[in-house]
Amino acid sequence: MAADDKLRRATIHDVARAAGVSAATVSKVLRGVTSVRADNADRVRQAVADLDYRMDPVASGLRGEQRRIIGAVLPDLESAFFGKLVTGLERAAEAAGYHLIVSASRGSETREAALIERMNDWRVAGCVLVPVRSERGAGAQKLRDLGMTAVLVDRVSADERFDTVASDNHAASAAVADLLIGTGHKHVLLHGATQISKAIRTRVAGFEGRARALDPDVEIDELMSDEPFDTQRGAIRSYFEEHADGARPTAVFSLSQHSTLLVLSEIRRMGLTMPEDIALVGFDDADWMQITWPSITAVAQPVATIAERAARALFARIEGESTGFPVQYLEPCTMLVRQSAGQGTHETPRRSGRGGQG
Amino acid sequence: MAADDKLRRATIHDVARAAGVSAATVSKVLRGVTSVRADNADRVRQAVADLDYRMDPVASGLRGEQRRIIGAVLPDLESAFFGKLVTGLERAAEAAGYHLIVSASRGSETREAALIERMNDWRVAGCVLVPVRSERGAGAQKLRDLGMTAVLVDRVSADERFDTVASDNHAASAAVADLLIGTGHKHVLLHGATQISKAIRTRVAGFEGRARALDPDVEIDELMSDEPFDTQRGAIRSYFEEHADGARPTAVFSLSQHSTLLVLSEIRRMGLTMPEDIALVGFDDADWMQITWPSITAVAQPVATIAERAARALFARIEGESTGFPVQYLEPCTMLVRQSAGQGTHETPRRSGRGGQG
DNA sequence: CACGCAGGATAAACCGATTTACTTTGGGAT
DNA sequence: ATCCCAAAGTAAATCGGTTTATCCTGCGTG
Repeated sequence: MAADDKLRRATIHDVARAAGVSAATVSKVLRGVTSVRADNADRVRQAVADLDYRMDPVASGLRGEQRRIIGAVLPDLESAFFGKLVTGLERAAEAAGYHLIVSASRGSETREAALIERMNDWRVAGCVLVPVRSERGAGAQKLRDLGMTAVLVDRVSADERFDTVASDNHAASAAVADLLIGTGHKHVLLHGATQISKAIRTRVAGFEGRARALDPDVEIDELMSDEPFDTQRGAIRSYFEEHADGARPTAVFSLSQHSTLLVLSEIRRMGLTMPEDIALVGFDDADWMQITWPSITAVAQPVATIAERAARALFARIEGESTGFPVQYLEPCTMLVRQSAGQGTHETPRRSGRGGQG
Repeated sequence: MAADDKLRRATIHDVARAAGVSAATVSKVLRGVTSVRADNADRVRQAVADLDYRMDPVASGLRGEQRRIIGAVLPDLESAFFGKLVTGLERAAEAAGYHLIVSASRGSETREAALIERMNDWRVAGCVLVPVRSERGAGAQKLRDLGMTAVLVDRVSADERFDTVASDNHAASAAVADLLIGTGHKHVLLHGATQISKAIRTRVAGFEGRARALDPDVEIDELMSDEPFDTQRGAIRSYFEEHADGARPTAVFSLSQHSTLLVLSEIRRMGLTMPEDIALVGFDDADWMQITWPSITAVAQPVATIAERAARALFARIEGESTGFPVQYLEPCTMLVRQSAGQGTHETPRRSGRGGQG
């Protein structure tokens, strides 16, 4: 059987011959077209089973304009967030009978655009793009130029051409403000350790807006950079030296996982206790955050939902079911209130965000 | 241009017409076959540029037996290890002019086998498999049955059919023994929190072998399970209750990232200080480990090297450059000696392992 | 009974490349 | 001048499906 397989795989014509029908009829049966007599359909299915026939997806797609493939281009595959995103997309694609091709732009817009072109070479039916920076980047532009069907994910706000899906960064950050300002904090440090993308800017705006609304006198410092780790450590240290004792913020809102990591480390090093001396809330949850001592309050992004929504939106466009103006999907985040924020010792999920379109 | 593109892409025949040659000649030029007159080659290249021609990889591969695609099937895409592995594979594939198709088996051997079959449907030139458990699983078996070209990665020992690439778990664990036993520890706990794969077993064996060789009287406890987090927490806690004070181990070797996370958390909760009360060394490094306080000594696996080696081995088999018996590649790990092991406060990388083939 | 029509089936064209088998061309040797 | 061979080029076959245009075959109808 293995040898047989090596020798030559059964083709649709072999099946046709075995079933005593034409290849066209086999093709119909395989794709579930109804205009086939029941007995013929049965014989075809029997032949398929007998010959161990499997369709060649490459040959299958050749003729049509679009193929049962969707593409995904994202900044990297090494973070849990994107890993889960890809997993979700793959699951959805598979369920819809599509294959998924993934590529990482590795932070380069040039590469991003090149990858989009490659996806187009494959005649993908549609493409999911997580831009390096925003919807105004080279990749999205290439998608527009090539007239491709696509959905933009995560580092985007609304787009006039494509559906977009992202966490509701604004609402979630406002909820963080509710939590911190609501428990009496009057001086908060916002810390960002990654490339300043659209998502990060939205988080800052969301927090500041709500915080000032709740307490006009609140003091908010910002410490942002995308320098190497060690430089940032130094920056944090000197910030706290300049803001010693009375001038020290009583809470930190770290805007990304890396940021949370750095801030936590420096808090430890300074010997401050959490949450008594200083509270910490991080954007983007990670495994290790529920296991540190004290555990870290964090905003969890609904990755699975985002993946599912993106896939659904993409397929709707592909199938032509949705044809109207682009939709901006904002998925509500969950706040995992743990110990570092000085509220309850149990993990308490809280929903935040307005959901829906925009 | 975009409209044009939408309407119909240029085919090889369009190029041929524009250049005043036949499609066969264009094909030759495109694939770098030399038997083409220089002036014709130039006219072809000019036409390609003029028409914005891009080859269709699908049509291109249809005729030949194997296509310029390689497949990768791995347990998941959500861990940094596999993420980096995929990144490395993609880079290598791209450099060799191949496309990469990735799929996650999500811990299921049935699914693993099904995915291998799908890869075969695509007529991939070769496939990289990270088995759910070991080289004796359903996926590897399917690879053999279908007579595919493949390389097995990470959770494998030597195979009689395929090249294998993995960290040198044995040597690295022996090095951990050197470190711990060498600094006088006489009672060590081995903790494993993940599915007991071949890799985990090798780590245990490597550590125990060396430890007993160095000190025949050493006391080694094992605490392994793949139960949910909370159950494991409980297990750790009761272990330490049973081994209080004098009976308490002075060091822990955690066999995976999850394990390190759990053990660290429980050590904190018990109020033990590291490394004075108890030392900790973990297998598999993570970002957050250099940022906890104290930072955690860990064995770092050479993911990039593993990816590169796997790709190289696979392409060598594909091109028929390597035809001999399967090779087992064991890549040496690095030990990142940080604070949790009670040695030096600086990060000191140490090479461990014998490298090379087996 | 001839006609029309719909449901099924199929032969053949097609998709866009690669590869094969054959033809043409040019140049050197005889 | 003739012959031969290698280099260069091409028409056509091929890959394995899908789609189209056509062709039956009955069955209901006027």
